[in-house]
Amino acid sequence: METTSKAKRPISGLESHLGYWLRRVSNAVSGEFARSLHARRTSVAEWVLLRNLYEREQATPGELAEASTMTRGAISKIIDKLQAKGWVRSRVNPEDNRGQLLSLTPGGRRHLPELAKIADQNDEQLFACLDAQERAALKSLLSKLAEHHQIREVPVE
Amino acid sequence: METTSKAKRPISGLESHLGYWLRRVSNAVSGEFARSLHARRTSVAEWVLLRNLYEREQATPGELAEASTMTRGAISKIIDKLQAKGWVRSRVNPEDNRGQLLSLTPGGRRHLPELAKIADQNDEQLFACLDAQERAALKSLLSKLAEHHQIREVPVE
DNA sequence: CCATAATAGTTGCCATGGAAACTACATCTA
DNA sequence: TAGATGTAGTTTCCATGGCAACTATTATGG
Repeated sequence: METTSKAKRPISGLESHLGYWLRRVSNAVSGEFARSLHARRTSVAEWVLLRNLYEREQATPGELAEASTMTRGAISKIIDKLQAKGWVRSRVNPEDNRGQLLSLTPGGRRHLPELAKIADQNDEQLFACLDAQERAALKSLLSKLAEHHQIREVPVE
Repeated sequence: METTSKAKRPISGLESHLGYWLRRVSNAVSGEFARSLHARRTSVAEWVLLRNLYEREQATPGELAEASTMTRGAISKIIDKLQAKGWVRSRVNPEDNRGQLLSLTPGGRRHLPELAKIADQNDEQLFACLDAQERAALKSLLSKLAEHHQIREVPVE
């Protein structure tokens, strides 16, 4: 009987919020992952884009922004870095000179397995304390949330 | 049979990583929360510190850093802002002139319920698509992870 | 006691990423 | 077809937060 009584405990515990736990754990996990990738001079965001490009074979910055929940501005900067590394190539869309078509270079493609291995190992290590069933449950819950939040582009009052 | 065969699919799907989902959902949730708090000129980090101070009645910056998984530098800056708003007061620890004792001002204390309400509403809204059981499961999984990662301050190679 | 080490907090520098202004091109309409 | 509108990306500015250097104080030990 200490959940949400109005008069007596108007301030609910910080730890009662799921968002708090989510943020906390996510920060720790992403931080750890970032540290691992850092040895290969790669950021988490770069990895996400590389991985997306590998899957799609070809993509526009806009599509990547859409897929990775980042702004176009951010994507633009990350693509710059990936091009500087020679991992990604960009050519103007022949059918629309405004747009670009991005793709992995052979060099970029060669690096993927190594990075993928780091990603796998890291995910494995970070979630090692959960058994298979727990992991499945977690993934399912997160997917559900992700799906929901994709749809609602909440204007908030 | 497409989980982790070595030779043929060395690149596992981005979405197969729990860390990916975690990061994605957490970003969305924290972002949404930040947007809500913004109307009261408050950041998520500030809210977390305020909430901690409310709970502890008195705390040092170091303790807050410990409790919130942020560095002392970051805490220092956030405390500055909270002091500028007149929500937090700091006095030198009489038993150790290096240290500070932080506490809420009456004004800061008065603001808490309003912010708490925003936090509650937001958490409620963001996790509305999960039923009670799902929320409990999510919280339990996240706590488990948080606990685990508190312990291991992994040096990583 | 003084010198050295440890501890608490602050600050400067840096990288990241969002928001919005801006450029360039395309499309639509009058 | 010129002008308005829309769209793709880029860039500038800003806030955040980590890291590491720095200051101030306290503890240690020779």
